[in-house]
Amino acid sequence: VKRLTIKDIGAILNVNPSTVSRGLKDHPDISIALKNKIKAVAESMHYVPNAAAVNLRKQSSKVIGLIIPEISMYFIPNVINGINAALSRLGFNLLILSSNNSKQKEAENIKICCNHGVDGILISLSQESNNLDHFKIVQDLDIPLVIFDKTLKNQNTYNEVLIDDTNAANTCADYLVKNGCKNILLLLGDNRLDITKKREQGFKEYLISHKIKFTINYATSAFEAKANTLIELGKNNKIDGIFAMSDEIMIGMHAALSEINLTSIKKIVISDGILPKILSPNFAFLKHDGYQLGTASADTIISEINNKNTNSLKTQQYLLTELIFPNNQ
Amino acid sequence: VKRLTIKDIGAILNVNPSTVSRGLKDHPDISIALKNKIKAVAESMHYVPNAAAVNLRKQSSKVIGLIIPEISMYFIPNVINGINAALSRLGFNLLILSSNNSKQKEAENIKICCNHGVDGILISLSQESNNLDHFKIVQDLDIPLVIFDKTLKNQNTYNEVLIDDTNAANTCADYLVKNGCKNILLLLGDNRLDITKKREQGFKEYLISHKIKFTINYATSAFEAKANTLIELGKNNKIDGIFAMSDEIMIGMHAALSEINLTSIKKIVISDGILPKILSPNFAFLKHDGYQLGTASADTIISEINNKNTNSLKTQQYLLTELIFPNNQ
DNA sequence: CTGTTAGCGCGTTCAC
DNA sequence: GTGAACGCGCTAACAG
Repeated sequence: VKRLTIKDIGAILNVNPSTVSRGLKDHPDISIALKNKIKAVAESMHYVPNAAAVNLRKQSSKVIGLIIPEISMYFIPNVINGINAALSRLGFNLLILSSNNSKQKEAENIKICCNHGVDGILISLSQESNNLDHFKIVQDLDIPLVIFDKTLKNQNTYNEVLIDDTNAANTCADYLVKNGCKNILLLLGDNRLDITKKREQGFKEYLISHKIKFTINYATSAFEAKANTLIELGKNNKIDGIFAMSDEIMIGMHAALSEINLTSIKKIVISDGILPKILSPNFAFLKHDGYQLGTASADTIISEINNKNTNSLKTQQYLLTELIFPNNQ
Repeated sequence: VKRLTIKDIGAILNVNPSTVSRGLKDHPDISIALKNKIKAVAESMHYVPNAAAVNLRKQSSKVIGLIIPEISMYFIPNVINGINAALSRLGFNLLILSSNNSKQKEAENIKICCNHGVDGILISLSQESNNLDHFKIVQDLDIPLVIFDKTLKNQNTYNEVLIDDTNAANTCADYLVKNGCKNILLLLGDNRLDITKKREQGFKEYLISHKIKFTINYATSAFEAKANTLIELGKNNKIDGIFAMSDEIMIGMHAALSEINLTSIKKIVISDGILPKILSPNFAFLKHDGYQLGTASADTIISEINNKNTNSLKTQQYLLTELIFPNNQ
């Protein structure tokens, strides 16, 4: 089975391949009659242009590489949906690669993107990526790249789309304290992650300046977060407020609280809100909208692609977050 | 900024482009000395082969199109991870497209895959896809295609990888009844979905033949499932067992039960097990392993790609499921 | 061991 | 209006 080419269509209609090409593209020079004939044949015989040939010619693949630390159920699906929504309108599609939080894999993924001739790269850094040395190839090839969500302090080589983690955590602390909490449990994620450090810092800053007692606990999975919550609550029965820094941590905390049937504690979580809304109407959350992060990141990479020549200044784009109060408040 | 080509490298070293090509590919004909020189230049100047040109030449893109009904947090991330694990070993990558459960979008996605010159397509059908008319182009172009998870009854044009939903639900019913349940609540998903019908049928079949009372309830979201659970339990306080057909439904049910602090009811859910294990150790679940579904589907498409000429018989591959008992049993 | 040539399928410039 | 020719970058067959 051989695929139909414009040459074949040309042979059928006794016209030159280039005429077929123009006919299919509605070139004004071609007569309407011939155009219709060409289109009819192409349609009926299921002609589909050879992507590789078109890309080669146009030097563009209409594909964006998306590199993420892991394909998890938390947050990522929303981000992808947001990216897709913004990109598909413009005819771009996604090559999705996971670095599994390995810097080496991330470097490989970057190479894969380059090899595939993507028009741009969207990347959220792996936890191991303490520098951007492995990005050099992207610069050499002059491929537009945007870092989103998980990034590196003080890099100014690439555009960024993110939330202000420190400030978000600060807001969460403010919420609990304003609601009378005097003894707060901080349930944080993997303490090697930059995002964990920032959220911890923002939260602690507020508590310290307001002289509020707190306990810090780290967990690397929902399962661990559940176990740790039970342990911490067992150790200290004065705890009256909990901060969960992510959906993953929150789901563990929720399981723990629901197991011991404890509802009196104030809770706040940084989340896109889907899980908190379902699991309990009593969660307050700081909405960190993955979908919006996706669309904003996509928009940024697109405008970079369109202004590839003009070497504009790189910027940090901080998304707004919003405090959502629980139903009972 | 122009990308380096083998022609450029050839010019630098005063050799023919084809020599460079062979040198980079470790062709035995090229002298080691020259090979090293070529590789050194390529490395130092960050040469990366033009994918479009290679694809055009080789008539292969090393890309698999993945079309799914929606990018949700349930199940899909595992499937993608499984597919990736199997594919990346072989140098294949994924173009991921969501049909948003629309048949028209699914048809568009199929076209996008064809346009991008994917080497194969993995697809889980949208709920609207009541026939496969829109797959015609795939056959015309002779692109390998495998349907996984969500499929159509009695199609035998494409290979399939799936679980036996009817039987899985049957096993769940057996579990609850053997554990003494006399009054069972079936929490099902969207009743327009084939998967819902099959699981309902399998479950009901068993209950009817064992003369057990039951109530059926449909929900199209976790949120709805939660509300409905509360309603059904309010209407009938004899309910002693609940079947949730998916993670999404289960999370709603769990929220409901935890809100009214009801732990006595037996529960079973069809799930990959991650959420049940976290949310409550008292869930039994029929393990439907997304990761395994992914690897099996990927393996199938790969072998189809490799045996493209031999028009082998199409098969249904049913994955094994496993009943996992709760901790307290 | 290395160079020459041709062609993958398409789009574009130039000619008629 | 349409055809002819060229080149995008790479590889494989054929020479030598």
